[in-house]
Amino acid sequence: MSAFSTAATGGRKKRGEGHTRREEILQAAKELFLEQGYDSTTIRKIADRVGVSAPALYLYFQDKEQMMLALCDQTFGYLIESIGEIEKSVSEPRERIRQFGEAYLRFGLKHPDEYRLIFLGSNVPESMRKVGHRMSTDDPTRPGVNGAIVFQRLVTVLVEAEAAGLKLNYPADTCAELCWMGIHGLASALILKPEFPWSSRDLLINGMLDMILKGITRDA
Amino acid sequence: MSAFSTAATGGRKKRGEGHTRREEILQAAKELFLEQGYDSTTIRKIADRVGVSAPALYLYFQDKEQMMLALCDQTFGYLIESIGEIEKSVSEPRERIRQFGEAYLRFGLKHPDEYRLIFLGSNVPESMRKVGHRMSTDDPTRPGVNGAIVFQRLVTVLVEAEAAGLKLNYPADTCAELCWMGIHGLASALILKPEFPWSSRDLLINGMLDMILKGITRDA
DNA sequence: CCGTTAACTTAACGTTGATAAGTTATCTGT
DNA sequence: ACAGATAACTTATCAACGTTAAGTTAACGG
Repeated sequence: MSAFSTAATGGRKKRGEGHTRREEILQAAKELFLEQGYDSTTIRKIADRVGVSAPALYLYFQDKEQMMLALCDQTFGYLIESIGEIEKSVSEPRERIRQFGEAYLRFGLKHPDEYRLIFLGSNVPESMRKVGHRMSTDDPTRPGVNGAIVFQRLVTVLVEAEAAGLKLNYPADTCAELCWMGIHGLASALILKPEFPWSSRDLLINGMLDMILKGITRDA
Repeated sequence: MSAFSTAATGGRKKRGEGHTRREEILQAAKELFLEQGYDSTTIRKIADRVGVSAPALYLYFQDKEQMMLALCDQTFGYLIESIGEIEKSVSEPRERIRQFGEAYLRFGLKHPDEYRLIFLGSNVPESMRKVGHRMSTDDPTRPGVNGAIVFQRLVTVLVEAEAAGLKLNYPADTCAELCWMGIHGLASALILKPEFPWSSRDLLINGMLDMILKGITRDA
């Protein structure tokens, strides 16, 4: 038997240690999703890498989608973190908007699979389509909400920017929508069509952020 | 036998009439893709609706993906038509860009299911993401090129605008990319999350087009 | 040391996209 | 008119997929 799985951890878990297996599954799933994408990552491949049988995964996750959702929440948690830092360290309104957008973009481009699943209606027929809506009414512990929180933060940033004296060309809500749409359009284009000979990423990112700031703000 | 398929056309085709069966398959596939999405539309469902066996589809298409690609070309064709009219009737550079964008947006919002199906390649396999690339080197009759043509037209509009004296902030290619990304971001947001309480469509459309024009052009 | 049960496994189901191999019907050449 | 040739199509089948059912093993509490 020379076939060792990358993350195989040996034998059966002891009685209270099921949660460590759950994390091993998440880790293997994350690696495979990033290596091969969602569709090509099969339950059996994940199970092989962990070193268990395929049905064992269903002891810890309802289905394949829940594994991806758990990973998304985990990953988007990092985005929320880094956005939080910007909100604390950058006070100038325009710079805050710009850095918010840049953080969002760099993040989305760094985690294309998670981005696709949360913000594009990717593989999940029904449940993910609602992410981004019903933010206040839904169970906040439910997997998937971290994606929605990000948009809410953008609205907050713009409302605060306006309160700090920045002149917006439209209501803050509308500006947030336009801002998000521009950023999201850039992210989704690069993610959905990675082989297209796009201009340099930095040029596009800076261009888009300039465009957005010129579009939604005006001089005092 | 009371089970009639919607588009079943009776018996076997005569000798030279294979292409009509091909079009029946495309029609059925389009209906099903729009009704149920790409993944839920199985080869067997398409075959049932046409009234043939599943393997018969492989006489006319290499695989499921090629059916999708053929439909993409068909729909892109309608967009290209309406864009062509603008290029002939509007000469002022800024107005041409604006109307191009508006035509693209109105088209997308008027055919949301098709737009989702075609432009948000999310439920479409990996090779769909190559649509629009290798434009000059590949066989122009190959399915998928119509997608490239739409974008190419935008580049042309911008190149001509620049030649007509309009000052661009970036190379025409880059401007076209930024322009398309903003427009596509708006379209995909409204289509993908229709329940979200977006600002009014006209406000967003005008706001986005203003944003784009401010972003990629400057005064002479 | 025994029973409960967490942590697994093996076997299998129903579907999927796709292929191989055979069949039927239409056209062509003589 | 009839004998290939072959376009058009079918039946049978494949391997892979997500998922479930049912059985097995091992660790802990009493």
